[in-house]
Amino acid sequence: MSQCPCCQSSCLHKLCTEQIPIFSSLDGEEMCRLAAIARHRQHQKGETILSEGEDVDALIILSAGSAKAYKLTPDGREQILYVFAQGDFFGERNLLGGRKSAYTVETLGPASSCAFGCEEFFGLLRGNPEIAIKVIQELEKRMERMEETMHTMGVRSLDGRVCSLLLEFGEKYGSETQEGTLIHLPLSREGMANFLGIARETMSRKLSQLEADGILRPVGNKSILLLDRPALRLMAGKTDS
Amino acid sequence: MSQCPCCQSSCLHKLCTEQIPIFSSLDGEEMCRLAAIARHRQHQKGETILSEGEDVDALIILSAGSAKAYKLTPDGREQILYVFAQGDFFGERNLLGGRKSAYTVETLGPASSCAFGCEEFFGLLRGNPEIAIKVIQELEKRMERMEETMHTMGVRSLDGRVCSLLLEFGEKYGSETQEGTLIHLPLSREGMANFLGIARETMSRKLSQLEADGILRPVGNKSILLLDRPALRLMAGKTDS
DNA sequence: CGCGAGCTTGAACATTATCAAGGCAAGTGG
DNA sequence: CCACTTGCCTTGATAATGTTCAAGCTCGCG
Repeated sequence: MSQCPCCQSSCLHKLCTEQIPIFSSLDGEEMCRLAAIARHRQHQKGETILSEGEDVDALIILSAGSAKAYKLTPDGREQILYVFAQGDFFGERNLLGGRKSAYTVETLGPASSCAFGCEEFFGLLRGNPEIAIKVIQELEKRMERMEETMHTMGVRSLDGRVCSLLLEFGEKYGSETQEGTLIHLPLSREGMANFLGIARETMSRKLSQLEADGILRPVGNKSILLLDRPALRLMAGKTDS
Repeated sequence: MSQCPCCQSSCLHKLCTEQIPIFSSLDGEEMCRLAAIARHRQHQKGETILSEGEDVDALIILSAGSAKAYKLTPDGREQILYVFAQGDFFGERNLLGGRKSAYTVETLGPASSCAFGCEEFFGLLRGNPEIAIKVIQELEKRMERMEETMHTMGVRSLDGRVCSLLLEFGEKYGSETQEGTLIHLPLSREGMANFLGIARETMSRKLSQLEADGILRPVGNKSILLLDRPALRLMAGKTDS
């Protein structure tokens, strides 16, 4: 790999292509060539990578860090659609359809991204059906995530929605400890509220209530320890009383 | 086209491939070959084409009619995720990921479908990158629809959500008349309520209220005449009072 | 250590779900 | 052709739930 023509010094940008599922079928050299044509950027916390309505002719991949994607609701709130993690991509819509971005993407912490121009990516797809299939698979995964989210949002009781969210975060951002699952939250209380489409205060109240029930324990403001997963499941699921 | 080997008698099933965007790059003969390997089915109203959790190894295309896709919520309600129209496809997830269906698809009226087995479709993708690109584009469209839906569902005021839904239906199922836009509703009141995740009664009330405001007029139970689109837009958007 | 952003809590208010009782319309069978 | 029946829709009253506004608190950062 170190003999690759594009990275004689440090192979910095290969990181971005290597860790991305949609390019996993490429061999080392192709990956390197690809990385060479990408535009790499570093981001600070709270930086906007892409704005709703903006014209973008690139596919952007989050090579490190996390970000939220949201649309503004008429009343000025942020409706969060996705929480992106390393390896997720976006902006591809514009690339294929020539349309404008449907949402804003803002980093949740330090992050880095790499972007591929329209032509490059298009050529890549035509030449490598395998990549196209990978892209389809990734899109399917994302759709499934979103369907799951919609399902969650359709639940009438807010308790149910909150619990579902916690379980979901637990799977993605949680680590097992002796006491339970420790979640390092990607979103603030306000962010979570915006994800579920509820008021920030309500989110606080629900969490307090869950703490009172002994189901979880906040650890600082950015983490939560899930003490009783089964009870959470129950509330997310069968119980709507 | 009539010289195509597969349809010497009536070219019935070619209808299905010809009207489907993802196959639009194929020429007549390819299309015909494709149609020949598809499994064609007719459906009555209320028939279940696909069940949540079911194993399906096929891509199913709705060649005529409409259908709803839903998941059951823990409390037994149907959370509708999509309303499919002619040309929409589903089941592809299982095909690529080997996973189970995430939702149930049920026809809303008489309909017909055609299904392609896993291998056939896979081969098709590998051989025709254009089809893969078309599939990606279609998936992107669907994602955009869903993002729009989530955006709608995130709106706090129900009035806003109801109005958004009506506008959306207006674009898809409406026809312009002298008095306004006449929508032939694909869903019942209950269906619409399930789409928005609210109670059937609430849906009724909201519609009555909109009628009282002179914004719309129900025509029978299955159609609605939108009299004042601008007012609807306002309620869907800026007004949350 | 002090400041500010973000979080929590309380109380009044607004909205929606739920339960219950009809109503309307389409389809069925006499 | 009419009465009947069934499914779906509407409306009302009440209880449950969430929002909003306002105040005070805590954590985390400089």
